[in-house]
Amino acid sequence: VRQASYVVNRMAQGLRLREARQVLVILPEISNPYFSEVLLGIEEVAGKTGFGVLIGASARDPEREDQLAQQLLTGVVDGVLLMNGRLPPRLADPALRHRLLAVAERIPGSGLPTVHIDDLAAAQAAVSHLVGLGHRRIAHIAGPIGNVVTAARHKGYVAALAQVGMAPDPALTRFGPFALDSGEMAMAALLALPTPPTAVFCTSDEMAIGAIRTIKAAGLTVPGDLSVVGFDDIVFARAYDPPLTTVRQPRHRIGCDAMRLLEDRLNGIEGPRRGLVLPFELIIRESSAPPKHHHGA
Amino acid sequence: VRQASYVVNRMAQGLRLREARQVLVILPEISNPYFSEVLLGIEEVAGKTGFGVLIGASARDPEREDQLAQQLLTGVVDGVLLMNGRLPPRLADPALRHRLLAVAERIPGSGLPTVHIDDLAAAQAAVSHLVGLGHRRIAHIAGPIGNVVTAARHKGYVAALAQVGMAPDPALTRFGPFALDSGEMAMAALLALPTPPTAVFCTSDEMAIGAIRTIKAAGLTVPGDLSVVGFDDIVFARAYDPPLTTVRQPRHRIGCDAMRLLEDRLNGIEGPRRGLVLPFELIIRESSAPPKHHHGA
DNA sequence: CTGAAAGCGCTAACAG
DNA sequence: CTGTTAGCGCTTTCAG
Repeated sequence: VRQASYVVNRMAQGLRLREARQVLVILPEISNPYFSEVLLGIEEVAGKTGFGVLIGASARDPEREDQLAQQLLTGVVDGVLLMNGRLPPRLADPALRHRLLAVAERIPGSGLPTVHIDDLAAAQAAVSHLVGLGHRRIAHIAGPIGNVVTAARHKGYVAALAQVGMAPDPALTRFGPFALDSGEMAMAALLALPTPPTAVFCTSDEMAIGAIRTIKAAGLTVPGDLSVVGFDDIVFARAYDPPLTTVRQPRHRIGCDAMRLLEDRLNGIEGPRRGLVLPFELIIRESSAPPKHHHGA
Repeated sequence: VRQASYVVNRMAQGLRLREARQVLVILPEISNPYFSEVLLGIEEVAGKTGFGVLIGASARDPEREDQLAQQLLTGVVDGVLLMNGRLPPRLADPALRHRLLAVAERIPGSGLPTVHIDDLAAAQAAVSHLVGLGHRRIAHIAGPIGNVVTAARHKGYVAALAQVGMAPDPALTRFGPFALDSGEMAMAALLALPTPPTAVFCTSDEMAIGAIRTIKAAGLTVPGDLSVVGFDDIVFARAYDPPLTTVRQPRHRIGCDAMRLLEDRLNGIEGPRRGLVLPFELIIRESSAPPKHHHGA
């Protein structure tokens, strides 16, 4: 009977089976290459198990976020991957817990498992690299205040300084959005300081590129006058001039593992309570070098 | 009766209404900032009218592509936005025509309306800019052979040369994928020529950045020794060293208009038969300048 | 204008 | 082991 070109109606199937075989990914900004590569990993494993991936981009706006969250309640999606660091209020119901997973950014107070790297350790490794090179006046171009990732990386920055008995100078940390212009502006402020830093640790490659731009515009060189370290290892990091020393995140794997974990949870498999911590990697390129007037390590 | 926290079950609603209020976007690669920004526009408009956006990334692979196309047949999505330049065989049915729209890349032979820029004119404008600067030996780092966009931009390149009575030298056009390394390799080959070009028109900013990298690695400067022009105006174009002269595509608007047009089609409104041609803009920055030994314009 | 009922296409349970 | 049937939650039609 069912030969020719029969295809099941997934709407009816979903109604009957009470599952949509779709997941929603809520992300703060898709134009950032970081997120899109995680998304690629998600999509890849989802495809293999017949899951569809819905995206909820433009989601810095809480109203839009709530509208997206609604999708889980209406049954169009079976689960939600949260990459925006916030748990929409209507998803707070404990009965929904097993349908949710935080990705890249932990959601404090939610108790949700998270797939991510150890941001503190990663930042500490990056700053220790600078310290090892002989730098002592190291600035930190940080993310937006209130953000969990920003906080973790800042702690790592402080920890690396503490390891050599230094206290952080508050004037050397600048908070702001994870964007290129934000890096440019922060660097300008740092350069205007009475005693500018000899090295800068930036919390994203985009910011690092912005910082380098400002440094070059001021007639200084990288790493000659200032060393710069980024974070993420986006495609353009190795292609920039100079190629960026940065922390590589296993973006693709974060996506794959997150989707796998969510599927498990949907199937009733609890999995690790706190989620997964994946390894990062410090990629040393040419934007970091010993300081100009190196008074010994 | 329906007070408290009642939410309609969209699965049942969809079954009854015979519509999913979801669209699928098939894209070749999401990590490319170009596509992600178009996607953002799509998502934005879709959100306003209550449509969900499913993504089909990893779709250079025809098998995966067909699997994705299946989604339309099974009724999970009402329409498909095709950004990969191909019409999956199972969607060739004329009855499905009004559920499809090509975006950015025309699909030859499909007769599908397309939302895009005039690639030929844009490439011609870019190359004419180089010609106007006094360049005569201009290379073209092109996209992959067989691609419609590649062909259109190549025609634009040829047309710009023809305007000053020049025939293109086949050795000066290098075809390859729209990627950074592809730009690097193509440039290396161009530099190895007996008479290297004095300017290069690249079919994407990523390729242009790759090309500049190779030029710098060879000890030459941009635009001192060679001028480079890109295409797309991604975020990093203005931040590169030197800032890239490039063709800006209205990516966000392409996404918005495409989604709007698709919704119209789903509602039975035919709309423009050939689709929409949106304006591009030549952004002149610092990677292009007159040739070193300028023997008059 | 309000209320009951049919049926969208499927799967799972049950009867033959 | 094959064939029939109930019902998933909604909307729409039709009767009251």
